[in-house]
Amino acid sequence: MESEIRAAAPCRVDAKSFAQANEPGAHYGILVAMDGDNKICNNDHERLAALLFPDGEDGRDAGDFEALYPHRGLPEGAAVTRLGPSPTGFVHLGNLFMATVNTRLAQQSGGVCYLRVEDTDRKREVAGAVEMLLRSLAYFGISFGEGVTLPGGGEGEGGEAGGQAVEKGAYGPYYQSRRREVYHAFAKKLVLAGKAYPCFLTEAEIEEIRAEQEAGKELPGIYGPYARWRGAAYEEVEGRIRAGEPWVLRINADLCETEESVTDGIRGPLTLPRNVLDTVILKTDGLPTYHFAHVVDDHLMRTTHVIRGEEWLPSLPIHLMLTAALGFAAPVYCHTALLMKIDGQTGTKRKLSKRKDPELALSWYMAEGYHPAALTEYLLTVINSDYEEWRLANPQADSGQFTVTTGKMGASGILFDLKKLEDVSKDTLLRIPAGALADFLLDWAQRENPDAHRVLSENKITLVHALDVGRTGAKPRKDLAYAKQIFEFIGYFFDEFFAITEPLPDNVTHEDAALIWGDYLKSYDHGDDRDVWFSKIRGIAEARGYAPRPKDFKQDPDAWKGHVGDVSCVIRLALVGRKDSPDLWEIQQILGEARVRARVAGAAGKLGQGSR
RNA sequence: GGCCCUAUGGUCAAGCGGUUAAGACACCGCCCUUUCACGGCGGUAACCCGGGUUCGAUUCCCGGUAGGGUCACCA
Repeated sequence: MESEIRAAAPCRVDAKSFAQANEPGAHYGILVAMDGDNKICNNDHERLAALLFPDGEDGRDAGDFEALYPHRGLPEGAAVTRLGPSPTGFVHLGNLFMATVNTRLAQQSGGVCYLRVEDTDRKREVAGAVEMLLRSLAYFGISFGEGVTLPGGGEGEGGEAGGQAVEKGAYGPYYQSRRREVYHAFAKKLVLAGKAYPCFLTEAEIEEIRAEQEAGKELPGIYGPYARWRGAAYEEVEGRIRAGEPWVLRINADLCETEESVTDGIRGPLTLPRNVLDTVILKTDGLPTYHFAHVVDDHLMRTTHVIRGEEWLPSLPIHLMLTAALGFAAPVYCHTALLMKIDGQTGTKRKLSKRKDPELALSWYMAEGYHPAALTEYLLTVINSDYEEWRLANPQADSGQFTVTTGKMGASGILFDLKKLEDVSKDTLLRIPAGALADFLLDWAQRENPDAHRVLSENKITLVHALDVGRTGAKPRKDLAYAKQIFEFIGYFFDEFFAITEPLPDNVTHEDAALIWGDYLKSYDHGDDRDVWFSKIRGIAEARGYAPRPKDFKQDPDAWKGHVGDVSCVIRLALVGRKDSPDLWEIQQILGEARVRARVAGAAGKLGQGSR
């Protein structure tokens, strides 16, 4: 596929259109607009531009900024991507998904992925949100070589606890709120070209227009006849501005060209509807809307691939229109499928994506204690359809060695599957040595469960052994999925968390249980190997009327009270407090002789204590 | 409602004009087995509908339907 990222050519400004657009005299003597009776010559455009954007201290224009941000000297095929979060404080799976795709594609191709904070909406801004996002992503091993980053390079996991984000790179500022004059320079260019105009429509007026349109079943919005400030007389505009009236800058859609089709890096050829709306590009506060900021920034920061969610598809025509109006070459657009979930309360069983679904928040996974590598692993399986195949062929490889491609990305919505995540997680944790897993668990406990952290850190050796029970060998157990679950799973290794929570088997009386524990204590030798140890249990079973082998019991059920499994169960209950557990012998070796004896001796007293 | 995107088992998905329509997760059996896991074997389950094009459509085209997205001075 030609739009495949690895083969794509780097972003380049079309030299000809750039030169034309920047030629000072280019617009002289041309009749630019012919909107009904309004005929405005470019002399008015210049007066208007000067009125709207009086030169600031340095008076830099679009050409100056083009020169300020030179083309990156990257090799052919290197992708420049970016993540453009708005700092609203909620970090979700979708952010991780986007960050993973963007950083992978850049790194693999020898390019760069930078982080640009899209904070043009002052109302929604949340203090500390940028740092929170950066720290969350860092937790999952994602950092940015350029843009807004955590101090200290951002590479190391965890990151500095309270460090304020800093900017790094030659294409800044990387906060859109600090790029006001950049946007104004390019907005001015559009005004000079007669393609953008100030609009004084009030909220009430717009509402009125909308009502009228709805009544007439017309397309809502500011366009054509409803765009009342298109081509307004200069004097009228000047008067309003001198009077301090608020205004926004709109693109004049009727005077702009746009593409009818485009090739998406993921979806292939797309047919585009023509944009007819005079979309706002500068708000009353002088800051740009997303549409304008995106087009200007991704051009100036020399972005080659704009990878974003499918929700942006409807605004692509506007972006392409602005791109063409500014004389830029468009980057390759890649619109990914959206992550979805099944809505619990309302429309059950239907897909939908939400911003506030708790299990979509990254913090939820951190609290549950999913290992970063597990989440990455899962994400990769949904990002690229050939990932699982690769994993099968490379069971031990680091997921970082896999090459992400846009061609293998799906175009339809992805329903998040927690079960699948757990399965993937179990396999992923198998690749992590017990020591490292113990450290991970300790980190988690420190954040989420102080009691557990105290006990675990005091018994770290036991912890490491506990995590490794049955994990070695050809057919390792896959019990461990996430920290919260792991802690519950191995809690019995620690006296503080040990309790007998299940009852005796139905066919074993309390008297028999006491006898079995007594026998066990008498015969127990901590030095016995597994076979000797178990043959002793068979002996106890037989002596107390339980078949030493299950098949003996099956052959003649009436001759026995039960079989050796029941006896094991009674012993297991004493040692781990429940009927199910990994290999008891191994557990005993970790517990140590003293603890084994103590638990068996105290079992009778604890029985039923923790049960329902 | 307009516009756009999407459409293979419950979920993620291979497939790219001719296949007994892969695989993974989940689910159900059986085997292994002192329990639970692991592992092995087997099973249930899918091409949204209708027209075309073609010798032949899951695959290409058109229409419908369904789901999703989007219609702001939010991104």
